[in-house]
Amino acid sequence: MPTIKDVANLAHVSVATVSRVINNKGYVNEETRDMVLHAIDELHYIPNELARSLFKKQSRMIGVIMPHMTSYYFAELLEVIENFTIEHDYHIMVCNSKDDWMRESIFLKVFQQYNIDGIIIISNTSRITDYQNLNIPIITIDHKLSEMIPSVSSKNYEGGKLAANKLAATGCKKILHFRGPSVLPTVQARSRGFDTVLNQKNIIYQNHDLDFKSPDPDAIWKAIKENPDADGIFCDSDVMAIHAFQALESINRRIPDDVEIIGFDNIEMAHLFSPKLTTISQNKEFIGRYAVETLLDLINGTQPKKMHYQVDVDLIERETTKKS
Amino acid sequence: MPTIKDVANLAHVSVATVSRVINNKGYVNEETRDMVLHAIDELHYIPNELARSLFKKQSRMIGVIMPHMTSYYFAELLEVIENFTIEHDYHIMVCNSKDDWMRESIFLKVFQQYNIDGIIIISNTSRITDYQNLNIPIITIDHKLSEMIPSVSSKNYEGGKLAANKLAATGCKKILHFRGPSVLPTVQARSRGFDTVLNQKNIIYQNHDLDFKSPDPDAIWKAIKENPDADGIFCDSDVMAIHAFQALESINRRIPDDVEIIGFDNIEMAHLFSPKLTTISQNKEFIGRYAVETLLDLINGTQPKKMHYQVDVDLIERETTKKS
DNA sequence: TTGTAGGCGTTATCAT
DNA sequence: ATGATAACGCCTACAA
Repeated sequence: MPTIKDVANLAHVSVATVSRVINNKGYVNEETRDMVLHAIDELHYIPNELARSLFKKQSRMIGVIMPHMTSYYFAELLEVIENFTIEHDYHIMVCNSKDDWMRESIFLKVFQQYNIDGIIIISNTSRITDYQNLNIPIITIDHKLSEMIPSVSSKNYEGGKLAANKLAATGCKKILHFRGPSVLPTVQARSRGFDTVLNQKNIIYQNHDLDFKSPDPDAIWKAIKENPDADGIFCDSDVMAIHAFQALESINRRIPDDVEIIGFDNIEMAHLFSPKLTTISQNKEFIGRYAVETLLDLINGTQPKKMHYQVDVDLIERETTKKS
Repeated sequence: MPTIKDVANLAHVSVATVSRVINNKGYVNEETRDMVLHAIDELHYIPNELARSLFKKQSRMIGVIMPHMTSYYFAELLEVIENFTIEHDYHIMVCNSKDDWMRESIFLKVFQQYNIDGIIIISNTSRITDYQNLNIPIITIDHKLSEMIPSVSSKNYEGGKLAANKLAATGCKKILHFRGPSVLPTVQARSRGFDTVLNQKNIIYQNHDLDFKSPDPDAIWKAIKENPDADGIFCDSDVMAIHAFQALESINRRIPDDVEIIGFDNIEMAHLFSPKLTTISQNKEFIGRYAVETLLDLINGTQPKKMHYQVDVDLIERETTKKS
């Protein structure tokens, strides 16, 4: 690997001059610039980012912590994040926390070691401990770490309301809500929205807590069999909805005539099924972009206008609900 | 951020001594070690990895290039890769090539800039150009870049044979093969295995090329409708299989009685459908681990025993094929 | 307009 | 057993 010194030698100038041309900074004669450029070209010189980072105390790297990478929602988020970081000439170091805060805090250390410029945390667990005395900008997706740390997430409360209103409008009398772990703020928000509407309208409902990563199919089957009079189902993820689907089919209940289903996320698979799944869509594209751009602003010293941004969700009506 | 110098000052020793204790290298008195450790603790000192990397010319970072991140197969691969790199105290910089070799070659430059220690490339396009004069160890997944660059992939040829044999054994007379782009080596291998068996047994088959990332549903529907006599379907991905599924259902063909289906990959969703999908399973866990460990060997100077490792595939018989 | 030199935080080679 | 000190590759006052 050629260094800036090699270039300087070949171009018969000092390293300072070379540095000026590669950074387009300070005065430099057109002719000498050409010579330098020529030398750079000839040697296939690429500036060493580590040396640069060491000096500038910033690395053009963004750390990303995710609870896992194999669920579609997270994978798409990651894709969007990578997209926009690259666009701004940043790169991402990706870490899988597995929802384990021990791992998380190790990653935080690693990020410091590498002079990471900013951190995006997608997480469920919300431990505030280590984040406080970390002087690296952070933005979180899908949960609030503290009032002081900016976040972005879907309007989960609205999502819950949207689903409840739809189900109510089509005449459901008894609804099953298969939700995520109720300790999660996102789940709580959805539930609150959902319950509020249903209580208002005096519609009966039941909540069942399930794991997001791999919801237990048996629990879903059991709940469905035990409630043959249920005529509406709301799931906190599309994957849960697919499970509900299978259970319903196995006992010959027609969808949406006997039972309606609404999912959450709008993953790609959602419209591969037949009947196609009605679902609450999360705008992952927007969330990812907002996270990256806000973080970059933070890195450059400008505070976000909104500390906790809430992104609109949409009810995507497909074939598992009746027309209202 | 405290530096090694701060620690040295606080412990009343030289930076050299501090360096010795944090690296467990060279002689250092027990008492002074304690003092240093104490100082480290008090200052919450973490060694700066960039400075280290600069000196050692290695960064403990692995670069990962993937064609995209939202398909389940790739996402799971990434998860496994992250898992094992972390286990060996390495970290990953992830880049999305979008199957674009221009982007790929930019990433290669970036990797050099960061003194990345090794590269894992999951890719379809195989351009050898830039890789040659790159003196960073590389391993590729799912395709051979050149004879000299180690790779790992599934036994795609065997996978094709497995599917063909199963379909033949259950009495299929006319088979549709929905495959990936036939320019891809993986697809070619599967086709060769598949065709070989079928030709031998004089079974009729048709190939249809589709995109992996988002296979055109209409093409699948069209092929299925135009071939009402087809009684077997082999798909190069489970997602394609799901599409075939829907098409078949829409024209009231029973699975597996009228038509059998075999997919490829064994993604998590594959057993969420009913009937559950029979498929050729790729051992992503093994592939990912092998890639990481072989790359680490390469980094440490030991050549792999096998230049191009082929991983076993399995036929997972579920409900979309008849018992044979 | 250009060059000199010190420093970013570590490690490793010398002496001592 | 410990301490100076010269790298690693780059950037930026400051001087010229």
